[in-house]
Amino acid sequence: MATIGDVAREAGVSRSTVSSVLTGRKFVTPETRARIEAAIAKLEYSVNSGARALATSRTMTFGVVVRFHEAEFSPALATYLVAFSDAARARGYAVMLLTEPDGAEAVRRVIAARQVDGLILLNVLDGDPRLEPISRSGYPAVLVGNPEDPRGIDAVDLDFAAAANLLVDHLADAGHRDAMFVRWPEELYESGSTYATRFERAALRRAADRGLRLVPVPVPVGPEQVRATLRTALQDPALPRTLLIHNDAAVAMLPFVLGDLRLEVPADLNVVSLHSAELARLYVLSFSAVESRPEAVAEAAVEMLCDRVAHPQAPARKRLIEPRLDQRSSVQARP
Amino acid sequence: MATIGDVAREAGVSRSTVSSVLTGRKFVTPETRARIEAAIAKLEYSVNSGARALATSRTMTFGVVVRFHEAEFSPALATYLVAFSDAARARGYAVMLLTEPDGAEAVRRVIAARQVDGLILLNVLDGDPRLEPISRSGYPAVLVGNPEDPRGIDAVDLDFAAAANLLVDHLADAGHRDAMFVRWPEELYESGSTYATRFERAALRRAADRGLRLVPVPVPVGPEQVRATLRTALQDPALPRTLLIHNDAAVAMLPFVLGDLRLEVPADLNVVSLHSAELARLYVLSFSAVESRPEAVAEAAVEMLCDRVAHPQAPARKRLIEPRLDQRSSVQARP
DNA sequence: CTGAAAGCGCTTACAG
DNA sequence: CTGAAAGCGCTTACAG
Repeated sequence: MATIGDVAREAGVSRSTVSSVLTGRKFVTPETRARIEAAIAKLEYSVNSGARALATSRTMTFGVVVRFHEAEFSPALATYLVAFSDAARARGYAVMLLTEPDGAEAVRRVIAARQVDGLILLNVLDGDPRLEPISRSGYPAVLVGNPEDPRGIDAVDLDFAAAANLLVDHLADAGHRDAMFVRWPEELYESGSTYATRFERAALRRAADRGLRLVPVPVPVGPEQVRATLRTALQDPALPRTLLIHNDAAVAMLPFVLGDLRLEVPADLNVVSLHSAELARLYVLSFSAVESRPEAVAEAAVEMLCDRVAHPQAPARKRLIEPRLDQRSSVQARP
Repeated sequence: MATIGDVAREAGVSRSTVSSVLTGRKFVTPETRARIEAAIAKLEYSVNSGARALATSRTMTFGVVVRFHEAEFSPALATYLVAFSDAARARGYAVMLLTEPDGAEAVRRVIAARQVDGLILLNVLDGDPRLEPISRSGYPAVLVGNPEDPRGIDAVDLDFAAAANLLVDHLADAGHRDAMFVRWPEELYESGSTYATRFERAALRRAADRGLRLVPVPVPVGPEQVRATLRTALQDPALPRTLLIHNDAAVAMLPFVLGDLRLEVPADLNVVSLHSAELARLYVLSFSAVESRPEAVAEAAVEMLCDRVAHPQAPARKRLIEPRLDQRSSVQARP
């Protein structure tokens, strides 16, 4: 591989001058610049990213810290990861995947080794242990999630409260007076999951305001359990025939159960839900829904992280991505 | 941040000696080693990975080059990515995500910038343009896929031919004489997809050997199309009541269609399929199946890549991961 | 067994 | 506008 020295020799200039055209931080006369560019092309030279990183103390890499919760649903994860990578590349950054089960340890490790310029934390919980090493070191980071106490760290998330309001309003506007609230497994709320909790709170409050009675239906983990729970609920004559769903596993399983019970939407059952776009893309989910907009979240996170790298002392920010209602006539008007 | 110089000063030794204990490549007396380790702990020192990379010409990072085909199904992608990251970490490597649409360009870029020590190419096609820059540069790489001409590059994949044989045998052993072969969209075969083609060839050959008549049912892209195609096929009295499926989208949609048509497995319909474990985990898929074993593939790929980095001149290898049949009584014996 | 020196490939003040 | 020099934080022959 050619080095900057080879290019300098080929072009008959010093290494500093080559560096100047490489970084673009100094003026170089068009003639010498042309000679240097010719040499670069001839030698197929490309900056050694490690050497540049050492000289500039910038790795041009962001770490994405993945976190799983077995109650959650993973098809959307790939969409997020690709979206982060794409958004980062557009700004000159690469993305490193951090998947170890102990996320706090992963954070400590990459910060200590200076492996990345900043971190994106997926799926942040209230009391998330990954925040400690970040706030202690003051390392640039963005949380995807909306914890009560972000510990002075930037955060971005879908506005789950607004999403809940949209869905509740959609039902109330159509004249519905009650609905099942198909929820995540209880342990997800207890784990400090911020999106589950925020959606729930807003939904309950808005429903109270709008005179919509919500009957909670918690759905346990696991396909068989999801199916059984939905089936039981849909067969219960005491429960409303309208569903407000915040649980991707339940959304994905619902059509199976509809088939089991010979129910049609919206004739027999009205449904609205909040789910990942990935689900909508893969299945015939003709429910009015709020999608979770992974690309918009990723783009915002990367933008905030770049800002943070540029301005380490700026005050922490929180950004909420506006959800949009995607109407698909799964709700009928009630008199 | 502390540097190796700080540690040396604190321990009262030279930087070389600190480096010796860091790399573990030289003997250091237990006493000095202890002093150095104490200094490291006290200063919370950690090797700067960029500096080490520059000195050793090893980034300890692998690049994973993702490729999408719209006819394919992505829920399994996240499983693969996490599996690669976990397998790499176990061997001291980090994983960088390479997602740009032009994969060949991504490969060229990271090779030229020396950003990674090796590359893992996902979803390799026959005639895949990403192979060219790799075979030209001789960069360490492993293909996930099994192209006709791997261009001297190591490759690993599930043994799709063996998977086809398992499934055909499973039907033939149960006395079935004919089956629908629910396939990927035609454009996937034409695109050079190696797994689709290898499964198809083996299935056809084995079926001929075993006296099983296979009626091909190509399934187009898109949830609505998948559903409509399956529904039409299952309603056609001329078609067999036995399904051999190699198409994740069709597997995922099948229960919806069974519901539509009031069909039960195995009473009305017998089914075997090859699909990703992720699908099986998320849905109630009680079909006898061969799973695609992402973890085993990832582990093998990382192992091969580490070997390649250690022995750049060794002859190229190809590894096929043995599939396993997971029986779930979706097939009834025929007399 | 330990240390002084050179080098990895860049960038960046600082002179000129 | 261009170049010589120092430095980023390590590792690795090579002496001693």
